[in-house]
Amino acid sequence: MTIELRQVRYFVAVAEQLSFTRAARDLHLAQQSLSQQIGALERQLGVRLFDRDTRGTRLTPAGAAFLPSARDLLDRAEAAVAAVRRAGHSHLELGFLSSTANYMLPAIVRAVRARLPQVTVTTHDLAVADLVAGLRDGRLDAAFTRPPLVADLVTTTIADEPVCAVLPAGHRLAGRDSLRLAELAGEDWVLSPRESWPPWHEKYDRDFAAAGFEPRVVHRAAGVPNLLGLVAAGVGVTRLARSARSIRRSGVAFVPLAGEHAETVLAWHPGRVPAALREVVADLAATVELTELG
Amino acid sequence: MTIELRQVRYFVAVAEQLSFTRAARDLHLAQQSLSQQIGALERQLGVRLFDRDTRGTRLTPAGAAFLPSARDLLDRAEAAVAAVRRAGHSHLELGFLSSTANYMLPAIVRAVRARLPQVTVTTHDLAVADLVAGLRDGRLDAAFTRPPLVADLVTTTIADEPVCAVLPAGHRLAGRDSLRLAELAGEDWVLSPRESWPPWHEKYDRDFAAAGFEPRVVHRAAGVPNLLGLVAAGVGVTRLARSARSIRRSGVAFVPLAGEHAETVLAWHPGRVPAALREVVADLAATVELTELG
DNA sequence: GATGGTCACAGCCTCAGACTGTAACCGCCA
DNA sequence: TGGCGGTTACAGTCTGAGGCTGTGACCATC
Repeated sequence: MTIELRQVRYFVAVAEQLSFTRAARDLHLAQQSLSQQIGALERQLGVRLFDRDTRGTRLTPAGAAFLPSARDLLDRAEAAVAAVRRAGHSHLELGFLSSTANYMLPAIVRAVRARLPQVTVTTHDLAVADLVAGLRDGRLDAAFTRPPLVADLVTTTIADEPVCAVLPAGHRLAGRDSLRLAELAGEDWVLSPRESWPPWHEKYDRDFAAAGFEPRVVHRAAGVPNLLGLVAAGVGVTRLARSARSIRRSGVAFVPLAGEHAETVLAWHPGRVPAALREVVADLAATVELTELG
Repeated sequence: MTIELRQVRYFVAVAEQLSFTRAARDLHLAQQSLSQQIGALERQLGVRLFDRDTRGTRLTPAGAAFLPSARDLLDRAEAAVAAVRRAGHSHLELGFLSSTANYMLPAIVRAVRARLPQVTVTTHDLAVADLVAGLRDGRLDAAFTRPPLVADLVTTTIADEPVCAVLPAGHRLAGRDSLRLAELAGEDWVLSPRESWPPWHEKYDRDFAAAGFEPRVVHRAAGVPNLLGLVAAGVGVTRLARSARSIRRSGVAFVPLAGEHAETVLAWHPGRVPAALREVVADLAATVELTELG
């Protein structure tokens, strides 16, 4: 039975700090746990690595001899992990929900190219059902989309933005700073087809029920551009994330709905974690308001 | 959080066998456990290392890229462990119970010098109480002695031999092939002082009680040579491990006591495991009947 | 269709790693 | 000399990971 890298990491931390207390702090674990772990390592090796007393901690000659090898092991392990991750992600297939692609895709691709220059990327502008299918069957490595999705995919929220009522320009409520959903109870509505992604429509049902009305849907159309066109033509109103205004600005007014917001998520299959991509996207999302691009 | 060497070992085993089933067998674990562990590693790395189906297992390009690094990590870890063990045991302080030193010490020292040439050894011929104290306070790395010792030291049995009644030459029972302890109920006895090592004497008490008598101790002397001298002088009988006959052969007769045996143990402090020495001694004990030396 | 082989999922159990609490010891200071 | 602050180690407890067994899904062969 050989040693584990966790033990090596603990040893190196103590060796560098010459203190169990300070090393434990650096390692984010209790001093007592670190003491136990080092003691176990010494028994396992049959070698005392540290001399210690109430005055402090010193490396033994054997401990001092071990330290360079220990550091080398940790460095090589880290390098090997980085290398295999690069090797594993020489290519990424990314799917974007059509309604997010217009503004988010360029920023994501630029960031990936900058941070992961060895990775090539293919992007796909897809409907949500196709994104889910692609993640499940492995054709996509990750997808940028909106929840709710399905239970067997993993998601992390990368942006959050207001949800807006989208009204025809000139609508009597178009000049309001914000609206409540219930104020649109008497309007004609245009929504996407229910079968395009039932989980979303189940959520819409709950939202409308909470607002106390069932929307009078006069037309259904797939895709945000089509919905915006219908609103501009005065066929009805709809409800979209604010970033959708980057798709069409003429003939429509976006008025925030109080208390409502929409998440954008990065989704992936639990068996294929795109670790490097997650990091890049998390960093980008932390520095740029993604929904304001476009 | 980086990977662990255990995971690397599992990966290398599967990569070499191109079979989870065969690799699990080599690793002495269940195929299902190995499958779970490799799956977890892949998720942790965010990289698929193997393609597998019901026909078999193949390395992915990323897995193939990882393999040399993985092997290198394992090799270096093993070398680092070996090196620190050598560094940690450049010198061994070994204690021998006086009654075992005469026959066992040379063989032990020869084996250590052969197998651990980089190790220097200092030997000490001591009474049991001094051996225990030396192990406890760190002056001794290991000791060869007899149980029972104390609960806070670790022991492993390295030899087992018959216990003999030691009778004056010419004693009416000296020609017997074996004796039962109870047959010596009427004899005068010579034993070591109780305070020399109480745990032994407590065991002696139990033994005599089981034999149904309390020995008539007419003289006490410390050390096996002194006891043998007293027996040879006809002062009384005693009981010793058979190997003691190498100390003195004239004037005394060793007759095995049926059903009684004595262990020789290697003892050490749990905080200072002499791993390499254990190995050497275990191998020696497996090939040589230590108690027959002398 | 039965059989044998592969790998993966599910449920369960044990124990290792982590926690908190506290003891023992030492140096410093009033 | 006692109190205080600092160190590391021991003890008891708890949770989750690693391993087990059982079995499913799939494929190739006969």
